[in-house]
Amino acid sequence: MNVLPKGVRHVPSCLDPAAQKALLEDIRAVVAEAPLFQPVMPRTGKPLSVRMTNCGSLGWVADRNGYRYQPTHPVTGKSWPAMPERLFSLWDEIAGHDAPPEACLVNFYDETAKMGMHQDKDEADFAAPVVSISLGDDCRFRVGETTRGGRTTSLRLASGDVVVLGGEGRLAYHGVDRIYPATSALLKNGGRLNLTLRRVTKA
DNA sequence: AAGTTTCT
DNA sequence: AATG
Repeated sequence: MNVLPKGVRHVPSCLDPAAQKALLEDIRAVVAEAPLFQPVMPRTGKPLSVRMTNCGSLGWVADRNGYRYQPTHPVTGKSWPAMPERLFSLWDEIAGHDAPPEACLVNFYDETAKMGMHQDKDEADFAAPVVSISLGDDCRFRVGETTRGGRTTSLRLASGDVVVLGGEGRLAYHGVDRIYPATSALLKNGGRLNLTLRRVTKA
């Protein structure tokens, strides 16, 4: 039996199709104002396979200088677009944490994109959970423990699913093994959007 | 290694 | 190092 690590919660079909469409429209507006950019690995400059943008007061970026949160888009230099109201609402319903999210990282996966196993640890406070929302094509999501090399389990995530990494699961290693092309009609040109809500600073 | 490749 |  593949049981999820402690503190890792999968909420299948958390968003119904209407809610997914509404959220997608919000994200389209975000991307129109803050275009997807190509993150690269620190030091090596090797590009990640996902493209990304953010909304909220802070956004996560990756460039030759490292990983960090910053208030502006790395290409346009403008402030990130405001966090859509429905993301604050979703956080209130699901996170079990008083302070509101400060960052929403928007990752776009085309059919070839993957994400290696990693921890979300660039935040100053791990008390708040990480809330992850899937839109579009299915993916295989892998979750491990707080240390590399521990046991991992995988689950298939579909559009509208939400995953929460909180408590003991807050620093669980996780990644995306693969995208299952053409498994959702939500995104007309295919692919998968993942929205990650995080608190960055100490509340 | 938030990568890429490889194989018990 | 996992073994997706």
